[in-house]
Amino acid sequence: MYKVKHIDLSEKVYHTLKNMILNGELKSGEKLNQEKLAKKLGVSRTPLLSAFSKLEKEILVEIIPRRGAFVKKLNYEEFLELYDIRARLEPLGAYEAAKHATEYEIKQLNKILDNFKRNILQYSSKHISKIDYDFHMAIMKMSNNDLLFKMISSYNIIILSNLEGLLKDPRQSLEEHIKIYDAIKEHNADLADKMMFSHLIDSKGRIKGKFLKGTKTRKG
Amino acid sequence: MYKVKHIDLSEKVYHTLKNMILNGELKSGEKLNQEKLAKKLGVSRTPLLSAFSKLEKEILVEIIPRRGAFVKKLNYEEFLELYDIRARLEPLGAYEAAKHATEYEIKQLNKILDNFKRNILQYSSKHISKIDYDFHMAIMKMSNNDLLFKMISSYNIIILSNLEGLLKDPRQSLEEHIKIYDAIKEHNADLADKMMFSHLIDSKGRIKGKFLKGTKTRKG
DNA sequence: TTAAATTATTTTGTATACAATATCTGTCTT
DNA sequence: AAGACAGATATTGTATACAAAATAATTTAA
Repeated sequence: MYKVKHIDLSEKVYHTLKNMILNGELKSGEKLNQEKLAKKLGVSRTPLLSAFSKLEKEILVEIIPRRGAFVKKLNYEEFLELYDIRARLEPLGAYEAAKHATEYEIKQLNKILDNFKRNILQYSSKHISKIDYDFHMAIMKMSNNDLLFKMISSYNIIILSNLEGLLKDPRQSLEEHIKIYDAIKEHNADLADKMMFSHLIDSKGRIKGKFLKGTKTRKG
Repeated sequence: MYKVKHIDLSEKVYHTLKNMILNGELKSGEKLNQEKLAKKLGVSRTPLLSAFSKLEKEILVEIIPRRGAFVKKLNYEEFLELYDIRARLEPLGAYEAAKHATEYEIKQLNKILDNFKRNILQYSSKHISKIDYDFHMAIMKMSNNDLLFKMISSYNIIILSNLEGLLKDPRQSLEEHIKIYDAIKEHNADLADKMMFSHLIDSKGRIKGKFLKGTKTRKG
């Protein structure tokens, strides 16, 4: 007899809402009416509140007291900020992964890479995005730094970075992934660190260009 | 007539609990009984739940469904993990601060530094800890990277790092702070980055030594 | 007709109620 | 006496109830 893992409603609601926000079902700025959402999800308002609190910490939701909860999406400045953070944290992950990776983990990472190679021809943006996510997350997991993994997961750093339209040319991406993989495979931590950094900083430049085409907003 | 800023109970409860955990009033591993805590704080269990959810995201509380919420404190491995993350994120902050700092901000930072100089004689660990916190947080604020600031605040990265007994010799700390300050003042971003990194990596080494004296636990 | 003021409606924040699960206590069995 | 079981108690998770505040609708005044 297996012990059923208890997942409470508030956790389920949290995941549901998170997905709805990330895939655009709930739109940026949209108000999250408690009554309506609760009815829609078939729960009471209580588990919703806990979910809101969690999502607020992830910067996916903004709560204004006595006004309500709203879907928050990153604007241009925040995107760049996110990329700067990403370009610091993921190289740490790659560095540690290169140090700690087991044979098995390297094999698994290679599988993801193969998957990328195979799917590059089809070029389904969603598919590529998912594989890219898997690759990066696998490395973060391999880093053995659980806090790092939690932080990157919790802030949806990779998903947000790869939102529709922000992916780089998959062929270039693949090339860079291979370099990162090789460095990890050879346990060359410094190189893995470097490769991951340039992989990400390059992306930041691309996004900067992309956004500047559409808007004139500028910060620093 | 000033408009009173509304802060809801759940937010207050969240802050109260956070403080109680960080200053040790609620001890590591301790169970957070909803009924008792609610009574103690003079609120119902409802706002408590939201607070728990927030604190769980900050890794200060661990929620086990149907079992309850428990105070979580970092163990040795997690401390090292935290330091590795810190040593990546804060240099980014220093880098950006050096780039963006206004005259006014630099003056403010200098005041904090002066405060440090004055208090170094008294050497009250709590006092020093607070000033160190102010210095680091001021720089993160100056970075203009709001996400970075939020992340570092939310994970209590600086507070946790400076827990009683983990502070380095204030004279050395001050020296390093001055170097960081100078780099920012001169808008030398790369130098600020570097100085912050060595300031923190050095701390990590110290902590490693400290912990290893007491325990044999080892990870990677 | 427009703007301010007033009333009504909705929505939020918090407390309470209740059912499901977990924990505790004591008894029974071996 | 140690472990297993049953019943009692406590605690959690969720739904609902209710008061306070915000929003919308309506009326009043200029």
